[in-house]
Parts: sequence; C-alpha cells; structure tokens
Amino acid sequence: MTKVIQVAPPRVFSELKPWLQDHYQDLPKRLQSVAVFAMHNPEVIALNTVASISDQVGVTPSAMVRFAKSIGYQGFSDMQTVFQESMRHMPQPYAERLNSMQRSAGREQTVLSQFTQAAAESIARLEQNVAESALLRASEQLAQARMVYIAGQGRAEPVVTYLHYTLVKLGVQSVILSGMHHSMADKARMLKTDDVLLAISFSPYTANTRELVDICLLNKTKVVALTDSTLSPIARADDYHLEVLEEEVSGFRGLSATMCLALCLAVETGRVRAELDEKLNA
Amino acid sequence: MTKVIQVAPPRVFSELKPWLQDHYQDLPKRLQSVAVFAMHNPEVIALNTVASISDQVGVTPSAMVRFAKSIGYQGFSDMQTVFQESMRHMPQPYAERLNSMQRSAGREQTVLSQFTQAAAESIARLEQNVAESALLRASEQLAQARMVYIAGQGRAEPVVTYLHYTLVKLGVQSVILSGMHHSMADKARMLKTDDVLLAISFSPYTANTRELVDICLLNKTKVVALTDSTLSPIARADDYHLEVLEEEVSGFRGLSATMCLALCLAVETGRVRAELDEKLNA
DNA sequence: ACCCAAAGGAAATATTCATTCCAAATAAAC
DNA sequence: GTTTATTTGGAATGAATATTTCCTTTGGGT
Repeated sequence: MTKVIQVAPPRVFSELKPWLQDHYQDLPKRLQSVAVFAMHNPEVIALNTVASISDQVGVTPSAMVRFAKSIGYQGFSDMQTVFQESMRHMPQPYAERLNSMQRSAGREQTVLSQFTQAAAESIARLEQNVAESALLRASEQLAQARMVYIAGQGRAEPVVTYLHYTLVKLGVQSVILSGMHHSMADKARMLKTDDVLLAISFSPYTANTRELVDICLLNKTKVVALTDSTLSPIARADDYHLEVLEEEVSGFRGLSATMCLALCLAVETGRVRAELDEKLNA
Repeated sequence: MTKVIQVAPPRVFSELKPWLQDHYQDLPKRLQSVAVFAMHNPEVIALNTVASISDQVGVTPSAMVRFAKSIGYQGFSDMQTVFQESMRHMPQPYAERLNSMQRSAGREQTVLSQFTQAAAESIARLEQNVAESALLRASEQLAQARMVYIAGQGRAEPVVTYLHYTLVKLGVQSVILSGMHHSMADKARMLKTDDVLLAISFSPYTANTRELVDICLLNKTKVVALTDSTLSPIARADDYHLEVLEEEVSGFRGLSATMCLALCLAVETGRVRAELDEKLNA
C-alpha cells in the first residue's frame, strides 16, 4: 500500500493550503497537477464530479482519489466536503441586522465598526435624499449621449474609474478625461454638443473639474454631476446633479455611498440605453 | 400527470427568483415550503443531496423532485446545477443582466433602494466576517513596508486608485503597479524583500494579479490581499488576506463594502506607521 | 355523504458516481 | 542491466443518490 498520512487531515480549507505548500515537492507528478489545480480552482473541486474534474485537470479519476487519500482524507468525497464548507458564506439568515445593531450599541467601537457604521448611515441617507426621478433624468441624459466624458480628481478618481468600467461593460461609450494632459480648454473642445460630461467632485472642489463644467455649460454641452452638496460649484441649475454625502469618521470620508450611487447611475443608464437601442431597431 | 410548465425554465438563479415570486401562490403547500427554503438557503440546495435537503425542509424527497419539475426542470439535479452556477461567481454577460433587471423591475422596489439595500447588507456582513485582528495584522505588514506596490484590474481598479490615494495622503509610500506596461516578471523584479505587494482581486480572478502574487510569494515578498472569498487563488496561507463579499443585485456587484474595508485598511496602516515613526525618533 | 381530482408519502428502481483493483509503465536501487 | 518499488491508467465494483411508481390521504364540489 502506498504511504498514507496517518495524522488527521485538515478539516478547513485554510489549513489545507499550507499543508499542500509544504508537501508539494514530495508528491508524485500527477498528484502535483491536481494540487496546483485544486489551489487555483477550488470552486471546481467543490462543485463538480470526479470525472468532470479529472477531465479538466488532465488526469484519470483515480488520481483524484489518490490525491485525497495522500493527504489523509478517506476519499475524494471526504475532501470535497471541506472545499464545500469553505464555500458557504452561510451563517446569518435570521437576526443579522439586529445582531450587528445591538453589538454596535453597547460595546466599544473597533476601527472596523466605526467605519462600517458610518458607511451604513451614509447609504441610508443616500436612499432618503436622492429622488428616483433625479436618477432617471440623469441616466436619460447619459444614455442619449453620443459619448460620455468622465472627469474627476483626487478622492473622486476611484469613482471615475468605476463609472468608466461599468459604463463600458454596459455598452455605453465613455472616456476618462482626467488622465489626459491637456489644458481644460482643449478638453472642453473635445466635447461636441451631443456629448455629455459626467463630472464627479467633492469638497474641496478642484479647480480643474469646476472649470471644465463652466466651459461645458457655456457651450451648451449637457453636464451630469455627482457631488456632495448642492452648494457645490459644480451643482448648477442647468445641469443634472446627484448629491451624496459621506459621513466622516475622525476626518476620514469613505466612498461607500458614492460607489452605490455610481452603480445605480451606470446600471440605469445601461437600461435606458438598451431601451433606446431597441426602439431604433424596431 | 401533474401540470408541468412547458416553457424553458430559468437557467440562471437571478431569473429563478422572480419566477418563484410570481408562481408562488399557485404551488401546492409542500412545494411552497420548498420554494421558501430554496430562496432563503440557496447554498444548501447547491451543495447537499436531495435526502439531506428534504430533511431540512421537512418534506419528503419526492417533493424536491416535484418542485424542480413543476418549474420546468428535468429533475432535481438539473435545477441544482443552476444553484451551483450561482455560487461560483461566474458572471453572466452584461446584456443579460440588464434583461433580468427589466423583468424584475415591476416589483415596485426602486433601483436606488435595491442597490442601497444590497450595499447595506454587504457592509453589515463585512463587519461580522472580518476580524479586527486580521485587519491589524495586514496593516502592520503594510506599515513596515519600505514601499507598498498596489495591483488589481477590472472591478478592482477603483479600489487600487482609492488605496493609493489614501495611503499617499497618510504618508505611506505606495505605487500603482497595474498601470505599467511591464511583464509580470519585470514587475515582480521591482519588489525587494522589504517591500509589500497589496493585491486586490475579485472573481473571475484575473491571471495577471494571480501570477504576480505567486511570484512574490516565491520570492518571499510579503503579500497583503483583498479578495472576495477564501477560495480565491490569491488568498494564500502565507499572505495576509482580507475577505469582503458584495451582495449582488440582478447580477451587478457594487463596491460599497469593499471601499469601506479599503479605507479601514489605509487608515489603520497610517496609524501603525505613525506609531513606528514615533518610536524611531525617540 | 360521496366522488373525484390533486397532493403527498414510502419504497422500489434506475442511474450516476466514487472507489477499488489489477495490470502496465515508469522510475529507482543495486 | 536486472530487479524492485512506485506510479499510473482503465475497467470492474459497489455504494450513494435521484427518480419513478404506486398507493394513501386530503380537500373541494355536487
């Protein structure tokens, strides 16, 4: 009989990883293949049958069983349960919100809980303060645009990146303006009247973004703005602006609510755009 | 024979949900029990056997099969694959996400409220699942680094931008790796042993980031990873990883909880770094 | 109260799948 | 170069599990 590890095998996935790293060298060739595959595609191990997996790895089914046994498991199925267990993000079907609420009430605040609480509050406020209709109007503007130009600097830049990423995935043409090394005037010249500027800016409002908005409004180019207050210089009467205010924790402001709003805006734009495209084709 | 739906059954979980909401009333009592359970515990359906599930629901095995067939599936196994697919985070094409969005639109939840709710839940779960100690350990690694190299692509890129922005503001030296047009090997060569790689990656995990982590670990360079599951290939035993799972709304995953965690990480790193500097000067 | 159709339960059946076994191949030892 | 141990592939086996069948129960309509 092949040498089989007699000690108890890891019952959780996080312990299995280091075990494999330690013993990888001593394993037979095929078993090494399985080990690499298992670490790179644990979901496949968790969900598929021996036949299907061994096929993907490029080994025979028996190799899978040998692999499991060489670690100390009773068989493949035994090992698979370990992979499955680490997949469940289970435990809180019931009193989940209650629980975390109670905990944050009495106990002393950890760094994490402080920030999660601030984020949760920001998001709750977002839902109250932003009208669905405003979101829809902004989305319609973006959906009708020939091209969406996105601008924003500093703390707004991650939002720019995210909006660009999502819009492109949804089939809405868009370009990031912030990265380019042009003067504001040059940038503004790029925008035709059927384009739309999507400007993101938080206080302290950077001069660049503000300037860009000014020029666009002068040129009658549509502007959709995402900002943190109606007092913001980029929130003007003749543009479409959405307001999101992040709660701050000892001077730090997050982006949780902002990202949520950004996603809403992108998805809604994608939806409206799809509707428009359908009408055109009909 | 019982009446069986003849049209093609939903092949993705997000379509199954609204289907059940619509037809719930017309189902026999036992099948309703199954429906409720399935919507509340999709992981159980995905991972367990008919016998085990029916036991948990409190019905007989045949009820499970009948349930699947009444929806239009060939049998339980057929339905189970749909639940399994929803577990591996394999995304569906964006066009289809918009479709399923439209179909579930009627359910009077506004777009905004759907996404804020998902964000709030993600954040609540973040607080429960991430241990303060893990956050601290990761921060210590970053704080001790001579230089922090940040890597991440696709949906992770806004997080990269944000972390870089915040870390720099806090006086922690850091560089973004993703933008550079070097081979992975070249990038890895940049990292000295007293540097730290901060890798952000969500499923489907991009090969680039994974490769970078692999190389760094081989070179004994410290790695701090931010990912969406312990099964992620970049969550390894010898790195310091933080896990954050975003709730999805009809196929769309936000970044609200992720951004919150990123901010925590950055702030905590800044704090630890300040402490270290103080000791040096004293 | 009776009948009929729909629903539910329990056990038989069929299928799928993990596991085992053995022979062939490969690598190691002498 | 021969022998011995280890590894490997493929088919046979047997266990686990989904599915079907049949019979009982329930509930609504007349």
